Amino acid sequence: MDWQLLDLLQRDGRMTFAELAKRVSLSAPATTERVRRLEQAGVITGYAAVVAPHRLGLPIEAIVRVRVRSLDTPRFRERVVTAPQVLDADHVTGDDCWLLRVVCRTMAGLEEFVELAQRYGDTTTSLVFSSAARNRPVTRELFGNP
Amino acid sequence: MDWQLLDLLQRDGRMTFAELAKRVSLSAPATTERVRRLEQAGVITGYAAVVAPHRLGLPIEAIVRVRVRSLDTPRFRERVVTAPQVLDADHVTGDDCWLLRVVCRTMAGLEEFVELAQRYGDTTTSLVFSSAARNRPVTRELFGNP
DNA sequence: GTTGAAAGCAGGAGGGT
DNA sequence: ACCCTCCTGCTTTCAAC
Repeated sequence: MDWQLLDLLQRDGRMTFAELAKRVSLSAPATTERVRRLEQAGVITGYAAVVAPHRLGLPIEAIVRVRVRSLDTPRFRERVVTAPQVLDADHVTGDDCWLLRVVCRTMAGLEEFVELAQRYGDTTTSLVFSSAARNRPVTRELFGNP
Repeated sequence: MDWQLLDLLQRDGRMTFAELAKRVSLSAPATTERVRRLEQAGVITGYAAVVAPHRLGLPIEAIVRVRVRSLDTPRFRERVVTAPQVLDADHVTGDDCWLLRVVCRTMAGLEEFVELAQRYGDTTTSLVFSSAARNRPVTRELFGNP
């Protein structure tokens, strides 16, 4: 039941509680209550409009892997991770300590960003051709397998 | 003005148009009209609830890079990219043709997934320690630099 | 772009299982 | 604990301007 709500809200975050209630065959107050519980439990952390950067004049998307020298990590977080180009920043295991997803208006802009990142470690940059999936909803199916 | 709306909606996708109107000092119908335009122009592609996988019993998040053999790409898209574990899938330039963000319930589950991906090419897997940024809003600031 | 009226929605109180 | 029905105040939407 909660999975159904999560699925609907991940696909359309602006669906009204009345509509949501219809879809799950519950009354509106009961539905509202369940969603509030999911929010307070930290399962739902927020709602967001999904934007297409390329429609906003940001045609370039890239993944920049950075092997940050550990002493430089605090400054890297301050000066690189917080740059507006950075949409996602993950600290990961392995040789490339950080993975950044960035968007840029021009190649020159990307170059400038990569040069900034280079100050804190070696980088490897991959341009994104296309995204076959983006922010796919988390579903109950994930519990079929181990 | 549209940037202001985009910013507000990316941070709180469920904000009412009435509230939105107050924030941008416009009437509600004018605000609704502007948002509809942004939607139809493809700038806003949807709205989504943001969910925390680790609160749903999916404590493991990983980035799997896959160097897919080109002849296997169609099958890779069908059988790997569409797996429910895959939240993001990007086709990129460089040696690692694909970057997948996956979530799993257990290490065994991740292992199983990586073995599936291995059938289509060599993989490199990084576990995510933490995410310093996730789906950060696209802002007007991006147009200060080139 | 604005206003104003009608329909629909959200959030609370109270009661039933 | 969970759900339902009613009621009041907002929100949305459509019209006219």
